[in-house]
Amino acid sequence: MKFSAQEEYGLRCLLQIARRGPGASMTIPEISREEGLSATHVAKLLTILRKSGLIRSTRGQSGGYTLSRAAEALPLGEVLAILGGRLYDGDFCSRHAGQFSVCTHDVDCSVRSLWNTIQSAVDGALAGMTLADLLSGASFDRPARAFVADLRTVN
Amino acid sequence: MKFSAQEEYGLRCLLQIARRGPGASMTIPEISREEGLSATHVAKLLTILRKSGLIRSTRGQSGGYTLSRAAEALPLGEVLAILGGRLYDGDFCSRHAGQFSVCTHDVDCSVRSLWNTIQSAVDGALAGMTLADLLSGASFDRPARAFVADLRTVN
DNA sequence: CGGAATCTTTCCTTTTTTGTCTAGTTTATC
DNA sequence: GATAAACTAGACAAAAAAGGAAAGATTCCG
Repeated sequence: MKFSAQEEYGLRCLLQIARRGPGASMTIPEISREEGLSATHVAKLLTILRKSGLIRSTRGQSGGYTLSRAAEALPLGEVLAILGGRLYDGDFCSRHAGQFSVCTHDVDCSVRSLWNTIQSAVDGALAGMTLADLLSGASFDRPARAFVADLRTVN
Repeated sequence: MKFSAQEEYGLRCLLQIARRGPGASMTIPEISREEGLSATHVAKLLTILRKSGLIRSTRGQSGGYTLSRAAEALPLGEVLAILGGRLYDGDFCSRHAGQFSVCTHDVDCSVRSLWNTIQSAVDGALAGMTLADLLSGASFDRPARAFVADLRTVN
């Protein structure tokens, strides 16, 4: 269970654009300088973000990239799903069937339900979070934990 | 963010051994048949599990693998860390420094704190779970999701 | 002892993921 | 228009992960 490089660098690029403020734009060379990534690498990442609709591009000499929605309207769960996919998706079992055509554990699969549990935990932690939450500079190591803790006490 | 093949198949193999009951052992060919994986593939996975101390091996004709502790004493968090590593560990930043020697965001890194939040959510979901919980056949898709939903309604 | 069944180790091939390169296309500015 | 600065697209190369093969080591059992 790892974060992919694409998630790490893609999110950083998106964040650079967002930091410019609402409506502002940023070019590939600028992002490249800020993040210490090659321009071609940044270009590839931005292409993914653009094709998925998170950012918009303008061509030409005064071109660049801008967020297609306000940072407050970009859910982090969506951003991460685009950059790195879901932990556990519908195809997962068919990709892990071994030599059989259908996974041996097709019914009553305890591993699958574990993956679901973990996926739900991640979804829960991400629920309501947007790109704007990463801009404030506030670290939220604590909140997420506290959130879970609070719920506990209520029950 | 994906589960690795090693996590999926390694956990399944471990589970096969555990299903035999306390102290019982299982051979590579047996696991291979049950899971539909090649014997060499199973052998490689079991070697990882053995070197990490989760299982013990006996060589020779009546050999095989047994759990080195009772299933109740094998925390799933530990098992997954061995098979797939941690989502966010101490080396993470140094592996993603781009062309710089130190990550540009070394101080005040909002991305890093997001990764920490997600890691904590996973740790929280896994807390207290052991291999035995996967044996009972009880699915726990529901608890985690319902848990989050309940908390929401309270707030 | 000798053979069969088992685990162990090392190396190799294939596939996926990462990242680079190069040749375009578009647009502002002079 | 010509040039420069920008984005775009697709093929390519390098690295990591996944999986396979083969030869060796250990133990049981007749």
